[in-house]
Amino acid sequence: MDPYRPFREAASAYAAGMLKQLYGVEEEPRLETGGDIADFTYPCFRLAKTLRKSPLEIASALAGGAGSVSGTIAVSSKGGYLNMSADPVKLASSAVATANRMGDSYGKSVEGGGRMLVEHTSINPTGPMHIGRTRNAILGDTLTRSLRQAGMDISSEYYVNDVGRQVVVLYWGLKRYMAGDEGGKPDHELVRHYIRANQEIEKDEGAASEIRDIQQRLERGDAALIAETRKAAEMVLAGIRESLESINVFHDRFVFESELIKDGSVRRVVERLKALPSAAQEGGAWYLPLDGDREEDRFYFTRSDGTSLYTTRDVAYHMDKLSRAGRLVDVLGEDQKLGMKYLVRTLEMLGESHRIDFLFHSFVSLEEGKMSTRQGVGVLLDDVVREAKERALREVLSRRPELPGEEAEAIAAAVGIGAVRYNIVRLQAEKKIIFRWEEALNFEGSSAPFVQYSHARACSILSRAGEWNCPEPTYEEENELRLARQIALFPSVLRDVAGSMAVHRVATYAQQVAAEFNQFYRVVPVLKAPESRIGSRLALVSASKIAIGNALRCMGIAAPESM
RNA sequence: GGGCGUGUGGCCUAGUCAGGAUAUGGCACUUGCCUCCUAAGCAAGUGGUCGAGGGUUCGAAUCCCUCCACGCCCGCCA
Repeated sequence: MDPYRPFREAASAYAAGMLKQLYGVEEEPRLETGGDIADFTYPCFRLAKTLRKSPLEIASALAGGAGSVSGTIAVSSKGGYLNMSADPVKLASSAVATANRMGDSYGKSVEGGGRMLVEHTSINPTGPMHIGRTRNAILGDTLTRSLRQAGMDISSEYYVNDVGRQVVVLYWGLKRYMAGDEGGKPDHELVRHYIRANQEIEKDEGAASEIRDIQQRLERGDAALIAETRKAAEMVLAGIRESLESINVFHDRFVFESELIKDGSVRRVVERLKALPSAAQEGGAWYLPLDGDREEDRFYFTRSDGTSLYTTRDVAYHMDKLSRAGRLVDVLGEDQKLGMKYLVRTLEMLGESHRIDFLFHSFVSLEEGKMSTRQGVGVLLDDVVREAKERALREVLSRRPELPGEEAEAIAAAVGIGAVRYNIVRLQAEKKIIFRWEEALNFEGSSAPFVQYSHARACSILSRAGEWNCPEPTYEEENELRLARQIALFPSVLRDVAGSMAVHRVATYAQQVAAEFNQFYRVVPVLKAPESRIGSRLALVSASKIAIGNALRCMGIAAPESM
């Protein structure tokens, strides 16, 4: 249910009708959003050229005289624009009623569309997550939550690499250096052996060849060995999952790469690729020429020893995913772009119909440079979370020293984790991020606590109000109308995210509703309003709480009732 | 060398896909506002050649070209 929809349709119908009636122009007018000036606007400049009339004249004629009202939309013209706005009073009533009726599900406005599958995080389980990898998880989890809120049938997956070279190195390192159960969080503990193994392999050719040998045995389907490397991967993965859950990132399913080898699907894909007319060999290694015959555009899908490569196995995984969902989204670092181009091209050559969207993101770096699990360089997610919670707790205690410890800690967790997630998700995925503690732990201005605070304020009013009921809310004040209009925008924001994968827009939106609510809160009394206005205003506060709370939940950020 | 991406006040950033009406917020800085539903807030102010230069257009942060800076990729690694 999108409160804007009937108004958008009315505006479109009005513009189309007037265009036809006055100028005989038959077109579906593409309406733009007019910012603060109008909800929908039709610029008349293009038409001015073909009609050889002034745009001002046309706009004014289309408006049929300034200030005319056509049913549910207000029509006017200015400077060559035909401006149409949803009657703000009607829109406000409708938006507030819709939000209150739908509650947690407010935001839903799409039906059907089939099953959808988002793959995200999927980091190699060789060590603890650093804040760079976390960006992927936050984007993917926010996307999943947002599309689900929009009404789509979506589930999320983590593709666990448990047979690739890096995990083999981990396995090799654990076997060699691990002394029984060492306690501690497994990802933090075991990564030491992984780092040490990498150093050893670099200087010892014998070790390097052991690694290659293990990889070959895995590929041949050595069940016992697969079970062992998988176990190594799972140990580290347990720690990673703990970290993910600490920031509210969840996956519906974990798919292990080794399963695709065991069930033969990798082998079948290799056979199908070899059978393609353009498949060729170079020194025993198979490849597909993807862009003419240039050597740099060859997609090698086997090594000369016959073993498959990462992208080959990823083709098998994508075919598996496509058998389970009509639409896929992959959330990946920008370094994967070329590989994914090969993957998509390969699926096409195999005649696999697909619908895959990619959400690529740039990296998070430190002021001193790149992060690397292998070299043990980077800011770890667990450290960021701990620091965020600690700092948030100090803030909570300084503001509300009387609060019981448990409650203070719960608020601090919501604020701290929210701040971390928000500061990553608020940025366009294409922008590189330089991690700075003071930004990641920002609690004011454009931040999670800002949004959470407005939610808590709304909750505070509602809890003081007690029982109330307002079947037909009405609004007239500027602040009320602006706030209600912002609430009405939520479903279209989610549809936009579903179409563009631009998850940062959820954050931008949350910031905007919260800002609007804070202004309303200062200027417009609710509980001390005139008797006749209290019901409508409580309904507006309640609708605000719903819109803000749902937006926060889309970002995996808790919406505390009190702060 | 080739490809992909990014460049918006001192700093971070929205807007770029679908060109349009005074370029969005925040941080920092200056100044007001807590006998009033939580000041993690609100109001006001200082600060901009939208990387540079061409072009298209009635109109360009937005589209096209050239250049510059930065990130990423160009493995029989993942």
